[in-house]
Amino acid sequence: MAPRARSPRVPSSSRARILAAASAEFAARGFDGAGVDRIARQAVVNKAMIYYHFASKAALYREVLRDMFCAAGERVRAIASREIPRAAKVREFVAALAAEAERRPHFPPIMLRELAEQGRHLDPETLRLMHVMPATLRSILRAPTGGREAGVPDPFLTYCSLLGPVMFFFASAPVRTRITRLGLAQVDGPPLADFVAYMQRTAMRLMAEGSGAARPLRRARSSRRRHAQRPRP
Amino acid sequence: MAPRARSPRVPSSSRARILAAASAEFAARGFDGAGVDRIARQAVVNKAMIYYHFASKAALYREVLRDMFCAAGERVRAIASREIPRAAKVREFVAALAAEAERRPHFPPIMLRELAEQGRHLDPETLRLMHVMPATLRSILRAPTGGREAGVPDPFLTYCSLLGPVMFFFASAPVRTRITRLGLAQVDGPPLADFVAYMQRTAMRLMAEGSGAARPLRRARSSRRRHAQRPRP
DNA sequence: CTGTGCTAACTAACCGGTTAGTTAGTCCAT
DNA sequence: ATGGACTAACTAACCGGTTAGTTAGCACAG
Repeated sequence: MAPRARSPRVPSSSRARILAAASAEFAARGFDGAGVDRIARQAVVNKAMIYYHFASKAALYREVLRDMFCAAGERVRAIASREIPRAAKVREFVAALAAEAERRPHFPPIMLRELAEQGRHLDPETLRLMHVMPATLRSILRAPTGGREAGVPDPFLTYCSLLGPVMFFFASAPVRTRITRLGLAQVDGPPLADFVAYMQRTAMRLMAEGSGAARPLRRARSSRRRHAQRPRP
Repeated sequence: MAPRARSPRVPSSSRARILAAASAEFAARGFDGAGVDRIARQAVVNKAMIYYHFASKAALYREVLRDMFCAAGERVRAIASREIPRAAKVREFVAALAAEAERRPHFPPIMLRELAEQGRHLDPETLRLMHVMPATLRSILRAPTGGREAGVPDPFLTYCSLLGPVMFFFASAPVRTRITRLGLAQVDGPPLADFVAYMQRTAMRLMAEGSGAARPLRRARSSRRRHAQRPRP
């Protein structure tokens, strides 16, 4: 009798709860800022339980990242393989980015943080997963279109122009809320549907390259060179 | 004689060195990841010296942020007040963002991180400084243009579409380098000048709104609602 | 009894911040 | 001029709280 809620012996829902809590914590605080104790409390789990399921904080983080990039990657790949015109694929691509960001609110902040972090926590495998999105967009843009749409826009720059705003829009929401609350300005932004529509129109405009491209827009590395040099070894 | 290098009594170059080291450290590791000891070592300064010049790690961080947003804010404000056509101002705005990111390589990562961090380290004053950029773009776009250029593009969405890619482009450089080095793909991106030219063309295209805007693209808050709920108070 | 799911309690290291003290210069009263 | 009061700039050593990670063991299903 008194059948305990959350019985043991079931193939452990705790693992899933840990992952969910971890993804929230990592998104909100970053890898270094995240506390394993806090994750445990949020998942209603003993800290040792985390180390029972995952080798380390870093391994847990990697798991969260891979889940995320896997989901996003598969989503866009599915679009690329559909039998629709190139322009439609690009529109779908944009919608997919936004939908993924909506469904997993932790995706944009974690992605932005990883960029800022210079990929310090990204092993090659995760890096590969992260690269699926731009690679897929590239394949969409480069695929033969049956004579139509002459100029192929630069895949990388197009990726920047689409992903950048989407990540920015979602990740900036909390800060914008604070700015609005402080009365500094009214920047809550449009509803999601309007934003997506706007980004899709933007994407279409970006594809209307044709002339104006001037240089090939490839090759050569920018002359930037800087960033923290180590104190000494 | 033997005039000591770095004599005391001079208004302390150490403060500047600390700020420089801190900005690099905060950009590379984030607020939580940054180590005061590491900043001290990098600035060739005793740790206590940091607490002599700054009240706390947080205060030091705020100083770094304010420097950055001040510089960027003044730069774009200068553009807004020039006597040139609206389109030229927007092009200059884009160039200014890129130039600022180039001159202060720590700016993009810190900005992205602060967004991801939900502005946890941003006091109202810093938030205000951060808001100067979008507010200025808005004033540029909304200003009377002498009859020309009928449709005013949405200032906030335009800001997303410009700042997003620029931050993304700069902040992603180290990760892209890693991807390229790993042989996953060739994503070093175009030289800076080409990128700026591309973004300026993009900006021009975004301003050619006119039709297609459908809805007003304002008001109403998106139905998103999620994010970490506290464990309990 | 055995292995799986789980936990309380612990440890070792790290890190933000402090403290008590030194050095080298300025200012000024005599 | 000079010596003493004062201060900015700087340092070594330390402290206490936090945190990633460990351990030893309990409970129960099969």
